Parts: sequence; structure tokens; C-alpha cells
Amino acid sequence: MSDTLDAALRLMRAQAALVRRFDARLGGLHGVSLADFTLLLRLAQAPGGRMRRVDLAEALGLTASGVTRALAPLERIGLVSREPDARDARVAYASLTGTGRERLPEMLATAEETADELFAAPAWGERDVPVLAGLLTRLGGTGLRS
Amino acid sequence: MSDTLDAALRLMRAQAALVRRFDARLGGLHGVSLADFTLLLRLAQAPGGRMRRVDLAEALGLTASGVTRALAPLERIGLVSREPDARDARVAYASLTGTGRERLPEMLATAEETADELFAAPAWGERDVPVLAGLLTRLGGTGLRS
DNA sequence: CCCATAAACTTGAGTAGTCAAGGAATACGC
DNA sequence: GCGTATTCCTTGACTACTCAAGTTTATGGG
Repeated sequence: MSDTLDAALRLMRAQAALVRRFDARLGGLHGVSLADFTLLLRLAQAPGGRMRRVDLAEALGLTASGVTRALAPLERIGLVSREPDARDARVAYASLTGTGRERLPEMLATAEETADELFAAPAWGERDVPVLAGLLTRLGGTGLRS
Repeated sequence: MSDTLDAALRLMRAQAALVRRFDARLGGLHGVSLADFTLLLRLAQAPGGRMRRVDLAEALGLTASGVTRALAPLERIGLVSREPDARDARVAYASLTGTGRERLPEMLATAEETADELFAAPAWGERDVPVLAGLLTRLGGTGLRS
């Protein structure tokens, strides 16, 4: 097997392991999945804590339909709300609620702890994490297009 | 956001992009997903081209139930067959069929091409791929246990 | 102005996995 | 050996996506 294929397959395994850990921690402590948390984090980074669903899809690497479905439970539990656009009736914003804004920092703390554990010494040196991030950035498009 | 969390989230994005490319290529040319291909490849590496389903699950980072479901369509299209164990009636082997053995090399070639494209110069240098593989290996346990 | 096209979103159907429960067969302690 | 525990596997019910099709609203050319 080629080196490149080997690297790609290892990436798959690493991601699967990573998702399981994050889901376990975030789910146990805050009742959200890693996907939920990522969505909330993006929203929080957007001006006003709100985004058009289509832009959210692009930012998350999902389809529009995936965003519709991901948002539904978050709206149900009151972390996100749906807001119409005054100028364009087609668009619906997804917006962090007060509760969402309140809870996000605790989730972020949990996520950072989890990430720190994953990349803990002794296996991981100081420089390894940024190197890995750099390499991954070359791979991970910011969208769905091939 | 911490460096470690950033790296973890980039890993998620990179994997999503990667799966989409492999699925498109492998699906288009051979009618299998990346998950299917990975399963077939593991089988081919095992002595006799067969494995107990439970070991296959461990090797792939899936649950036993996931393996049952993944195997069903591969058995249906005749790439894998189910074989009983003479000594232990609980275990069922998954075994590459003749067709499976025939087709796998073509799939492997496609997968290697795809991986080579993903890691193509100029963005990727000679040493980058093994470095990435090394870093990923530290993350990706060989199983489901936390 | 009006029609055609395009954009934003939702919905139905399908795929890929999870977990929890359960059936059947083997292995172990005494 | 005999009952209990354990292993292997499958199944039902769920989550999280995908794609294709449809609805609604906006936009731009004649």
C-alpha cells in the first residue's frame, strides 16, 4: 500500500477515535454532540451570533439539508432560535439564544480539556500540535466542492 | 480557542473532505464506498482472506453490529461470503470471494491514485506525508475503547 | 410588468453507523 | 457434568447525515 493511502486511512481512524471521545465528554457533561458543539461555536464566532443557514452549511462542510436537520434539536432544547430576514423572506437565520450564549463557554472549556488530553505529553511534544494543524489545513477544504 | 482544539477541529474537516473524494472515486469506478474498500482491504490482508466478524470490527474500529450491517451489501453483491467455523458454531467468518479477490486490486489502484492526488506537490513535500502519518498514529487507537 | 431562472430552505427516502437487548453456543468453577 | 458466565452475532430503534425533488421568494431581461 502506498504511503499516501496509508496516511489517508490513518486519518480516518484518528478521526473516528477523536469523535468518540468528544461525543462522550460533551454529551455526558452538556448533552450535545461534537457536531452540535461545532455548530454552536461557529454561530458564536459570527457577528451577532447569527448566520444564514446556507452560510452555516458552507462553514461546517454540510449540505443545507444537513443544517436543517442539525438545527432542529438545538432549537428544540432552546440553544438556537430561528429568525426571519426582514428583506428576504427566503432566508432564515440561525441565532444563538441567551441560553446558548450562557452555556457555550462551559462546553468550550470541556472541549479544550478533551483536546488537551488527546494531545498530552509525553507522546506529544510542544511543536507537534501546530505541525499537525498545518498539515491538516492543506487537506481540509472549506466547503463541499471537490 | 486552544491550539489543541483547533487541531482537533481541523482533523474533522480534513476527514470529511477526504471521505467525500474517496467515496466519489471509488463509488464511481467500482461501486463501493471508502468504508467498503477499507473492509475488503483488511480482509485481503488477513491469512486466507477471511476473518471472524468480531476481529474485523476491532480492526476497523466499528462495533460488531456495524460489521454485520456493512457486510450485508457486500455479501449481496458477491464480494464477500459468510463461512461457518467448524469448531465453534457461534462464529461466522467473512471471507473474500473470488470476485472480491479479482476486483480488489483495481480498487486499490484507484484508492492509491486518489490518495496521491490529495497529497500532491506543490503543497506537499516528500517528508510531509510520513510525518503526518506518524502524528496521526499517536491519535488513532486500534479499537473502540476509550 | 411579467416570465424565467435562480436562491434559500424543507422534506422524503435512503445509507451508515450507534446502543441496548436478546439468542445461541461455548467455557469455566466446583 | 451442570449451571452460570461469557462470547459471538443479529436485530430493532435511534441519530446523523446524503441526494433529489418541491416550495417559496427574489431577481433580471425584454
